[in-house]
Amino acid sequence: MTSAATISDVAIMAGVSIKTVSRVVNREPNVSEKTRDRVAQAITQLRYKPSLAARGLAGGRSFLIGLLYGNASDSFLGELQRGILRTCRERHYGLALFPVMQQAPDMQADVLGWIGSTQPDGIILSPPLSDDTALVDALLESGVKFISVSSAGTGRGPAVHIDEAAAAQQMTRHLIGAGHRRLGFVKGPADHVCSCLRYEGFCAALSAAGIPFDDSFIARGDFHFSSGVEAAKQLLSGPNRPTAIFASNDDMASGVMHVAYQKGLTIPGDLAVAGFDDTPVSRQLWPGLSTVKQPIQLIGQTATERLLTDISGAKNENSDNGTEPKHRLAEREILPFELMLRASTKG
Amino acid sequence: MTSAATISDVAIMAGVSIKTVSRVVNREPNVSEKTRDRVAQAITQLRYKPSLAARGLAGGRSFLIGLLYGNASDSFLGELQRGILRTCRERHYGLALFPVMQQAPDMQADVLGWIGSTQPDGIILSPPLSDDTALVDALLESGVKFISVSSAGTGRGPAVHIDEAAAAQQMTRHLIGAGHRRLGFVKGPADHVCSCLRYEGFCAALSAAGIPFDDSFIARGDFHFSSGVEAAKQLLSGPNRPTAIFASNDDMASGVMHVAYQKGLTIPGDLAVAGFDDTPVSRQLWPGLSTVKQPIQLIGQTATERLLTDISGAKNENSDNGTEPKHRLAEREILPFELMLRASTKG
DNA sequence: ATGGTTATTGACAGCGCTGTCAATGCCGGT
DNA sequence: ACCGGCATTGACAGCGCTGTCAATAACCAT
Repeated sequence: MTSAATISDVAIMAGVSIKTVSRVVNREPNVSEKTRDRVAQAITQLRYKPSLAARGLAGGRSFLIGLLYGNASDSFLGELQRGILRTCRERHYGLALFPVMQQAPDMQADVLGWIGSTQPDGIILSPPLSDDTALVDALLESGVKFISVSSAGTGRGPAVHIDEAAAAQQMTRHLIGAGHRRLGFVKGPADHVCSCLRYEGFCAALSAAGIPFDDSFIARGDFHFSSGVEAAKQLLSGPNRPTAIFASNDDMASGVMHVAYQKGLTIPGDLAVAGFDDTPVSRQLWPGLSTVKQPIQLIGQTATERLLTDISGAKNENSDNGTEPKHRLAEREILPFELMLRASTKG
Repeated sequence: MTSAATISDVAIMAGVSIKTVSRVVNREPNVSEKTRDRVAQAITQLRYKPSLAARGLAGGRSFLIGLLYGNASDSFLGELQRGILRTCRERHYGLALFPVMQQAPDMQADVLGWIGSTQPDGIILSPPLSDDTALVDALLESGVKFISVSSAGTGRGPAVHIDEAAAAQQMTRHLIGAGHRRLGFVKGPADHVCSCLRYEGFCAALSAAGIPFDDSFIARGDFHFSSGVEAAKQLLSGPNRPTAIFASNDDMASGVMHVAYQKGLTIPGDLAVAGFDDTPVSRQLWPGLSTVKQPIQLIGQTATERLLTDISGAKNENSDNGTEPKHRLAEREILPFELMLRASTKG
């Protein structure tokens, strides 16, 4: 293996200056067809690949997007990464991961330190980090470009997400439409904005249908399977149990189903169960779990596109009149969700 | 937000040369206590973070590990990433992802191109890529350091994994021990080395127990849920159906359970089911799925450690006598697995 | 042909850091 | 006092690329 070709190798081979090669690589204008072809050919022959590090250092950009995430579920992160990477690949950007340990006291310093040394051109903030006001403020102040995905967040900074409340409301309406009047709900963790919104949607549907709100039908979970188990035990313990339970995510819903089976209840006969997220498990459970599908890949893709657009926008933002209003990202983009109705709610 | 501090800011503040700051940052020897302290203090005050790009360019290393993966399951990748990132963070390394599209014709060029521009200091190869002889050969030839995880691979290059065959054999023995004599098996895709090994383990246990091999009890899947469904339909169609089915992974096992329910079979009463991987779904299914747990995080951690050790080893490999044998990575490291026995196999 | 454009190209400085090597200071031994 | 030897430090030249700006070529209308 010979060491990789550098830009000057290409320049020599094509008989042009280094700068011209750079122009071709970066698709800059003002290079004649002939030269461009000659350079392109040299590039292919030498298998030249520009060094990200050098481009970054010289050009002041790293060609890296950073993904910050807390302890979200694997399937969520997997989908999100797929979406992000699709756009990244198109635009010749790389993705660097940074798992944030939210409980750590110096979490913010950690994050800012990582950003400082990695110098990603933009950051994608996945829930529940997007709900962390202090972190978002720190990012805002640091001047890094960022965007939140799948979370309405704290209202600061741009975001791409679905209308969680509407989705929850629609699913609840579906349950009500199936004849249920005693509806249980398993909330998510209080510090997730989305779990509040889902709860709001649930409540809105109840009141729209004129169903009185019953506090004993509400349990709190933390989005994990085991908390769904606990919640279900609580909800299904009394004599006057709900006939349907809507859990704020699929993992907790599967916990609910677990308990139902243990108690000998049939699904959906004795108990209808609905979840949220359309994780793979919702299809694999028996019976299939009705749930809300977020277009997570699309969210990731969209967020990345906006971020990259914003980045290259900022790059060419040096001269001209400063009079025209700064081209900030449109603050939020709402994507459509989809109800996945499966056997767990169909009598 | 003022622009980030550079090394020369620190040097000025501490009243030393740039090089000395560099020494402190890199923990090089031969810096007096006093100087070191003074520099350290300046670093903290200025919140100085060395730029990866610059370090990479100047030092010839990128401080980046690349993770190449095909279409593995989210939970597998999630766990793996967690393990890798744990070590990365300790060693101040970053992780860059590269999803390989295996079906693409120019896949190898893609990968090599990415490596060329990103210039990761090392590469982790996750299955099923580690089984791709052509790719592994290309990497070997390119001279990048790499290590395969969770796969015995093609025998070329270092790897960290469990003894898949032994694990499958042990699980099979467990089923036999529970009294089963008609054992079904759902194979994985043929091009995954691990699915072959799992199958071998299954066969080994059968013959060790003197159970005749019945070809009609063997079905082929592709590690996805739906293929488990198909396989189960096939295996459970005849009159003389197996009393236990061992699927080569959890997703297919959950497909098997799905079909069993559809046919009105009880688990484990009418049919015992076992899987492989201990994905979250194995706990969330009803009844809980017996499965084999690989210590995936540990595998990721271990692989990363070896890779980084190898990298820094190679860095100091310039002078000295070339007589002592090259310090190659010990080729493979076998980690222990664990049988997770749950209700799906317990009568 | 002449001046005025505009399209095309390259020389050069530097991005923030590390490796090399030379310079300095300090020690003990004679 | 003198020298070898080692610990400590800094000057300097790049790493591979991009931005700036000046130089040249090519073109147009007059």
